[in-house]
Amino acid sequence: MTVTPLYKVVEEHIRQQINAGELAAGDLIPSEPQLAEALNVSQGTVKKAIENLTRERLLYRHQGKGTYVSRINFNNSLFRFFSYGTHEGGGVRIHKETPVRRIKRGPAEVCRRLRVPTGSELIYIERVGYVERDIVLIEKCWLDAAKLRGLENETLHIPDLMYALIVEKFGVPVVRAEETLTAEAADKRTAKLLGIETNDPVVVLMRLTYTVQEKPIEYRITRGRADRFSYKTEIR
Amino acid sequence: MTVTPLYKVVEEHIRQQINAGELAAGDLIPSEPQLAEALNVSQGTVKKAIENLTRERLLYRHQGKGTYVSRINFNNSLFRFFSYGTHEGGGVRIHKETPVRRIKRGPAEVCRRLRVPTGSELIYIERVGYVERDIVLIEKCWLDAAKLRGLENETLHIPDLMYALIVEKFGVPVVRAEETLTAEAADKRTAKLLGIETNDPVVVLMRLTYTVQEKPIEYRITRGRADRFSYKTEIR
DNA sequence: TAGTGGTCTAGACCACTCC
DNA sequence: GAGTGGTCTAGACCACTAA
Repeated sequence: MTVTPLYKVVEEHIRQQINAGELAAGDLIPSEPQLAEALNVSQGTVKKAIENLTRERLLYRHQGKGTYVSRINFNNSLFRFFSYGTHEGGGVRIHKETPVRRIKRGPAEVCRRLRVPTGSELIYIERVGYVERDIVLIEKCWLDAAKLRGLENETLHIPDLMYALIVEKFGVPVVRAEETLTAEAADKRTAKLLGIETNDPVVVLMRLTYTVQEKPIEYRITRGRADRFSYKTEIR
Repeated sequence: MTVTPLYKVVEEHIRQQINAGELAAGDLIPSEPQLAEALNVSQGTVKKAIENLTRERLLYRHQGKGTYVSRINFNNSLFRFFSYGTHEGGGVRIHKETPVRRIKRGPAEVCRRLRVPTGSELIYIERVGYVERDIVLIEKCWLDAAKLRGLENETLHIPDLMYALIVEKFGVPVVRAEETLTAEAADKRTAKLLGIETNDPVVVLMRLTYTVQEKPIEYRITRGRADRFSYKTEIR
């Protein structure tokens, strides 16, 4: 491919505006004719670019209204697959509480992942997740204190979906996240919290959350009862 | 949506030809102009339909050659994420051996999943997966004996990717598969085979493989060492 | 009613493959 | 050179939304 197709140029244009923060989640982007004129391409080319970004779920469209920048959708989290009893894959609401919250120096590994200097002070939060009355998961979150100063404050209520708070209260856009799933044997403390035996299997979910310009703002490790987890996919 | 868009009609047309077996994996489908004329729509509409199916990976295209029906791609299996040491997510070749192979009545649960009468005779296979010299997983496969009679024969070599054999030797097209991932504690026998301790965590992968017309042909349970497994995704 | 996206068409030109 | 898919354009008509 010696020459870049025009629709990719248009895609990049939109992508960069989002990544730079000029277009934020929920914003209305210019209409097809406007973009076509601004970038000096035909409307069909703009349509194709937007269609591609829509399939990537970076944008979404409403006929008669316009095209908007997507809010990140944590429904796609592997998280969702902590389910209850016989349910297969998600749909169950997990209620969360936040018993631990403080400023703490991050371990080297965490600082590295968050791309802050080793030994930096971070916000450390522990949360517990319930399905009805049962504890099904516990999570340890490390957050960039430079961007989220104040989140450590005990009087600030953290909703089940912490990202709502990060976006609305702190004005830090949450753009994407990476998740890695593994399993391990529960250590003593984890087992006790989850109400299982030491060495019973737990599912471990590591998440790195990014704001604009590829800056990580949160590193989180969730451990959940393996017997409450199942993840389903299709292969084609 | 009171009326179905034409491109969806075209999609359905192609989809049905594949599902009915008239178009098989690897086949060249008619060209855009041919389909356009046959279905009495414009070439652009055919293009859009094929583009959609291509994104679903049901078809793939080669400029200058044509459009082909995809072969199922087990590279998308969660399987791939049994990795070795520090590697993150796949790329490692797993070599398999087949120590157990016989005809056996299926348990009720298995027969139900394969949609055959309870107590039917099935082909039962046990396989062991190695990365280099280490055993990382073991799997139990139940196959529909009506379609795959002969696979139980000890003299027939089963390659690492069993589906190649099923398609080429038995002429049974493999269309898609569903996988469900969980974790559990290893029982005594599993632990011994995997070289871990009893109750160490294992990752469990259940797979249901389908041929044409939504007929399941294989039910498989793979158990692997949890410390050799990690699965990564992105959320947007 | 004006503006938006959704569908559909027709046709031009290009790049790749095969003979 | 003939046939394939890939890109790009221009324009028609429709359905939905908001004022």
